[in-house]
Amino acid sequence: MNVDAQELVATFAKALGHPTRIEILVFLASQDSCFFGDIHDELPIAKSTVSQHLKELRDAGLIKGEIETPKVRYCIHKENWETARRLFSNLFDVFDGDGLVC
Amino acid sequence: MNVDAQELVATFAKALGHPTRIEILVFLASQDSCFFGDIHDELPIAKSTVSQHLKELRDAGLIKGEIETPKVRYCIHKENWETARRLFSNLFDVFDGDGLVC
DNA sequence: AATATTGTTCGTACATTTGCGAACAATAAA
DNA sequence: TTTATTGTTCGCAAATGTACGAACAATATT
Repeated sequence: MNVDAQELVATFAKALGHPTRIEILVFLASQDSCFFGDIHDELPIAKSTVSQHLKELRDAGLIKGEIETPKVRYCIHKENWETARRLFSNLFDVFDGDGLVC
Repeated sequence: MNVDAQELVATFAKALGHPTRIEILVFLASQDSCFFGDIHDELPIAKSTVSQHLKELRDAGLIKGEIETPKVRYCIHKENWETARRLFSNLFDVFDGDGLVC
C-alpha cells in the first residue's frame, strides 16, 4: 500500500463518511432507475443538500451523473467502485492480526 | 445492509477519511512496537495533532491505546477491524455491476 | 410568451475538523 | 525535591462540512 493508494483510499473514505451518502449509494446500487428526484424522494432532506452530497460522491469518483433533460440520471461509477473495493480490501489486509504484541 | 450497518460503516469511513489516519493505521499494522512516540516520529506534524488523530481512530473503535507508563501503546483493535472489513465488503457488494441501466 | 418541471448554484448560518504551541498530568530519574 | 520523559488537554485560528431556502438555468408544455 503506497502513499498514492493511501491518499486515494482516504479520499474514498471521506466521501463515504456520511450516513446520507452511504444511503444514496446503497439506493443507487439497488435501482435501475436513479434520477435525482428518485434519490431526493428517498431522503428527508432538502434537494439542495441532496445535490451537494451527490456532488461529493461525484467528485470522489464513486458515482456518475448524466443529463437526460430535464432529468439527471445518477449511477455508480463502476470502474472507480471496483478500484475503491480493491483499495479498501488492501487496506484491511495490511493487518493480518497475528504475531503482533498488541 | 440495514440502517445500523450503514451508520456504522459511515462512522468507520469518516475515521478513515484522512491521509494521516490511514498512514497511522498502516504503520500500526506493520509494527510490533507501536508507542505514541514511534507514531509521532513517522509523521511531520505536531504531537498534539497526532494525539487528536489517534483519539478519532480510538473513538471510531479502529485502534486501542493502553498505558504502559510513561508510554502509551497503540494498536489495531482486532475485532472492530474485522467488523469494519466485513462492513466495507458488504457495502461494495451491494453493487453487483450487472443488469443496471446506468 | 408565460408556465411548469427538474436540478444546480448561491448566500447564509452553524457545527465540525485540522493544526499549532502552551500548559498540564503522571510517572521516573537524579 | 527537582528535573526529565511521555502524551493528553486546552485555547485559539483557519478551513471545511452540513443544511436550508431562494434564486437561477435549461428545457418542455400550454
